[in-house]
Amino acid sequence: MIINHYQTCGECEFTPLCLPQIDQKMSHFNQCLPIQRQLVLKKGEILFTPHTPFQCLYAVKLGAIKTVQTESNGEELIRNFYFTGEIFGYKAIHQGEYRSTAKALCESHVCEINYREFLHFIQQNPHLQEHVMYSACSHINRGSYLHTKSAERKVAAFLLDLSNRLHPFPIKGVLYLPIPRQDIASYLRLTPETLSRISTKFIRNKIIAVDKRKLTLLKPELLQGIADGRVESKIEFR
Amino acid sequence: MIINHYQTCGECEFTPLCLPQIDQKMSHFNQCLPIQRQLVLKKGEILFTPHTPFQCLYAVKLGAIKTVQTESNGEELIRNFYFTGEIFGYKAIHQGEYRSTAKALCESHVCEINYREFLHFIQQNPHLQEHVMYSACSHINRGSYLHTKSAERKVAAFLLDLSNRLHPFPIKGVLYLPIPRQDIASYLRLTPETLSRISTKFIRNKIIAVDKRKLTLLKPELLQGIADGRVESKIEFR
DNA sequence: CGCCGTATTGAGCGCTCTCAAGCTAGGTGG
DNA sequence: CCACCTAGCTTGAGAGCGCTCAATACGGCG
Repeated sequence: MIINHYQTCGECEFTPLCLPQIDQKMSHFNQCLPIQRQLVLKKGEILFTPHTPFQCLYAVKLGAIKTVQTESNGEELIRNFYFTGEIFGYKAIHQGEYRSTAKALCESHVCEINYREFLHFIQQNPHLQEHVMYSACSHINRGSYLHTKSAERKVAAFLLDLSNRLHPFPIKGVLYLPIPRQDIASYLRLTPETLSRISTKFIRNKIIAVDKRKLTLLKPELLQGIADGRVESKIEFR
Repeated sequence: MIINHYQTCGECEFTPLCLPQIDQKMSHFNQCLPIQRQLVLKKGEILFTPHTPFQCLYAVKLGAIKTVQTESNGEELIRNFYFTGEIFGYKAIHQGEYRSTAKALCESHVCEINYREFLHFIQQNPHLQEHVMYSACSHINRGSYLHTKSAERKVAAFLLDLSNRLHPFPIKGVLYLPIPRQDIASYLRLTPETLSRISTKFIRNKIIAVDKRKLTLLKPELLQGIADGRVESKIEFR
């Protein structure tokens, strides 16, 4: 569903490009992004599919998007999650096409930014250009914790990653998971069973608390220690 | 060792920015990169260390560089390899500093490109700008095969990755490995023992041939099949 | 209440790690 | 020329972690 044309907002990584009044120091961002259109996706709706030629970057205005890639052996793997405020599609700049399927995890509002117009636009201001390079480079080595071997470290790192990226900012480490367990497991290259066992262990050790979709990080420092491999998650009682 | 100032060359990803005559279609790249200086590193010499403020991108003119990161638990992990023609340092644009140690795997020639000057330079030409975004985005999801669980798939994918990136282009799939086994193992998050066992298996199955540092890919298609998880590497005889 | 998809729990197996020993190549000194 | 040494690589046996497969529990919805 298309809401309108060329609307701008202040709700993504490019905010200073849209809302110069937010920060005096950002006052050089005095123009608005050439947003082609804003989309509203229902849960499960698809934004793009593999082998579609690259044309647009996308900004998540509100909601959560997952990208899924089907391996040549048929396996379906989650490649990435994108939450409110985040930009995605950079990888397709290099590849010339999208290689994954982008699907909404919940009702989501997404801005479609035409890359050609976008390039033209940012050329008008050196600071914009620098900002965009900065944003693009922030995607290098995203989720590098997936390289870790230990399932516990991966889960701990993922939870911390989530708490940093999920908006609105978690009050006392409280998050509402927009992602089903299966997708988290797939993203972390674990089985749902292993993920479940580790959550249970974290809960028993009072590191996190879980109530359906509501997740509370009770001891973020300890979680960081586990993620870094500095701390053993110890207790294995029942 | 500093060779000279503001020299340019045609031996990296930014080649068309330096050598417009290579391709008529690239004739808009009519200026030269503001290279601060060219360095020659002996084997084992260090280019930068963690916590150094970001200032420069680096282009490998010739040779091979590894980046090593010390985890907070003391473990030393290889983060990346960079070969002839490749650019590195993009990640530090976002982080504001280098987070790893860059070390030469063999005698290497490296161009140090001042990022401030570089930004200023590319602003003069929209096509350069696009090219640089393209280059930066090519680094997103580099080495995504590290996410794989199977050691065999990782090794197969790594060998193919190498054969695509090692210059001069391999004749009939022949490469000269500039990387010690231990570093390969660390990069792949495997032990040297596991890597060794898998190489042996590949050799027994006549998928590759190894003579010290000389590596021949005998069946690249099969290797691709293993990397993709489509093929079992079968035979386990002795 | 019954149904179905999602999540959890349990038992056994397999892959990769650990630790230890053996091997090879290259360098050194007698 | 050869014994010796060292570092890097390979090989072997046993242990542990995460996977597989199966059963059970939960939760939303008609």
